[in-house]
Amino acid sequence: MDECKANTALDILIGKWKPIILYHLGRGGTMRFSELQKTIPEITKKMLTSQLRELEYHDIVHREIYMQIPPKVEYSITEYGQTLFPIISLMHDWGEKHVVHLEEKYSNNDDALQENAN
Amino acid sequence: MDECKANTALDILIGKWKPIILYHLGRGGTMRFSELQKTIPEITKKMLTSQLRELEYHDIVHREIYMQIPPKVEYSITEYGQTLFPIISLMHDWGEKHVVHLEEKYSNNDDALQENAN
DNA sequence: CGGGATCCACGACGATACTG
DNA sequence: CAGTATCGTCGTGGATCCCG
Repeated sequence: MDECKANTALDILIGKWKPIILYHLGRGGTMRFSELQKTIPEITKKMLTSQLRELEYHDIVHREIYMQIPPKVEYSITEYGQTLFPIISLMHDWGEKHVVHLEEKYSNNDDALQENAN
Repeated sequence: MDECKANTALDILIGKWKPIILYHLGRGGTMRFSELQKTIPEITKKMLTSQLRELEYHDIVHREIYMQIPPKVEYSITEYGQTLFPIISLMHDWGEKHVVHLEEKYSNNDDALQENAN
């Protein structure tokens, strides 16, 4: 169990919207709650809130509250959160290659058999 | 959504037991079903089967069936599956460091404040 | 030995309405 | 604007028993 700390990182990344949120925060720098909502239209407020709270709990994102009316809250990636990006980047690259892999696998499998025959 | 292919890799890794299974298969090379069960005692047959099937479906592990009584089935990581290991390894390393990060965060936060004062 | 079939608990996810 | 509260759905994970 604890021989495999990969789960620790996995736990933090797991969540339907977390990678996308991190992706946009990584590009946009600091973003307001409503900005994130506009950028990811399909997400509900509840989900956006909960996912952000989890990321905040793990010290991946920072939540800056401006006490004013109307309220203003800004989210940004913490310095510590930056250390996750190499992983996300690797996963992203692998994901792209995986799509190609699937195409090769299901398009012309007879070709593959030919190669294996050698 | 499809701007973020990290989900593709994530989907394949997600599953309560997949990282542990991959970890052991990565070390043990080829392992029988019962070997995996012994190595991961808390897992049920159903879970071990389903998680292995998913990994097999994604071409991460290979399933070799020996037609005999009693049955014998061996699992191993495919060549393609090997390409996932850099990611898992990164996640593992990050996970270990994260534990330290948490300790620093919750053990002596006054020390942290001292440092920030400089 | 290596599963499959069934049933069930629980937590993630989501729709909707309300609020300081 | 940036949430919270409530309720409902659905899928993952798990316990248990059966099978070739």
